[in-house]
Amino acid sequence: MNNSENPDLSNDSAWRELTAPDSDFYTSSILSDFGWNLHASSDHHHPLGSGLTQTELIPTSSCSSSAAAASVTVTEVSTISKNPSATSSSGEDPTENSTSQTPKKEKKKAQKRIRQQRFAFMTKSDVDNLEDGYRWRKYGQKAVKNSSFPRSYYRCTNSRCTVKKRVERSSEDPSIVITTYEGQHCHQTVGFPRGGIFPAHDPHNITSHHHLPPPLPNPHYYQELLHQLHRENTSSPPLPQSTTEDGHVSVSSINPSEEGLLGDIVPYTMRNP
DNA sequence: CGCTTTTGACCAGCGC
DNA sequence: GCGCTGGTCAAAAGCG
Repeated sequence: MNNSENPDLSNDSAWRELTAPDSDFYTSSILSDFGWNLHASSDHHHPLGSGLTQTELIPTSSCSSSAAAASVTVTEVSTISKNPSATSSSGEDPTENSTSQTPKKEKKKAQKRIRQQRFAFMTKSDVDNLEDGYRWRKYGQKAVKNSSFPRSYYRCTNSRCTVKKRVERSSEDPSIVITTYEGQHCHQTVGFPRGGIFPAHDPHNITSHHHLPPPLPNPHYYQELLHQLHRENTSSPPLPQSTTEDGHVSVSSINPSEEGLLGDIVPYTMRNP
């Protein structure tokens, strides 16, 4: 994959593989832990089909533009404040700030606002718009430079929720969907009214524990997430390495006690206050 | 009828 | 300053 096409994933950083064969599990785990319930259970139970094959957790702070990943990837993208005067609590849609006499230009000016924390998920899937438990309204689509696939822009349909997401396909591997979430939901999921239902007995479905959006992601939250992944990973027979059907090899070396992935996400000093 | 999607236009930011 | 690109708006069309 050419990450230079996606500014969010193009930083000079090392891609670290976190995982393991059971990607669906991690996909659900990671997304739900960030307040998202990705509908990504096992192949026969969800509309994503059998596309999900592998999972990765990638800290943008140390990403590289190297290897492509046939999998699900989670990337903390950025936390950029473009408007110092703005606050997260006032991060409403700019149109709400406009007055009745406000022309388009004024709206555009008001548009300068905080860019909230973003997370990018790379998901190998045939479905562009992955079901994540929330309802989205598409508000734009743009052709992306160096990519033959357009990028779609979605907003949460909840009027008080400012969360947005962008969905695009990797130009190098069209089977990979890059979903970038920005912001945090201020409400619970709406379930899967359009047909997606988690089987209650699905052993991979752990999202039921995470109906409430988590607090704003922070280093401690990453730590908890990774510890959780580690626990789940070690509760079953060891899976130090796996090879997916399409030849991608995933080596898991999750050890929260050592430098590694965690070190990329959470500075040592923050992990050991 | 209400909501969602489509799509062209507009604007801001950035690099040169 | 200029051109390019990403992000957003908003009217029109589509859909259930």
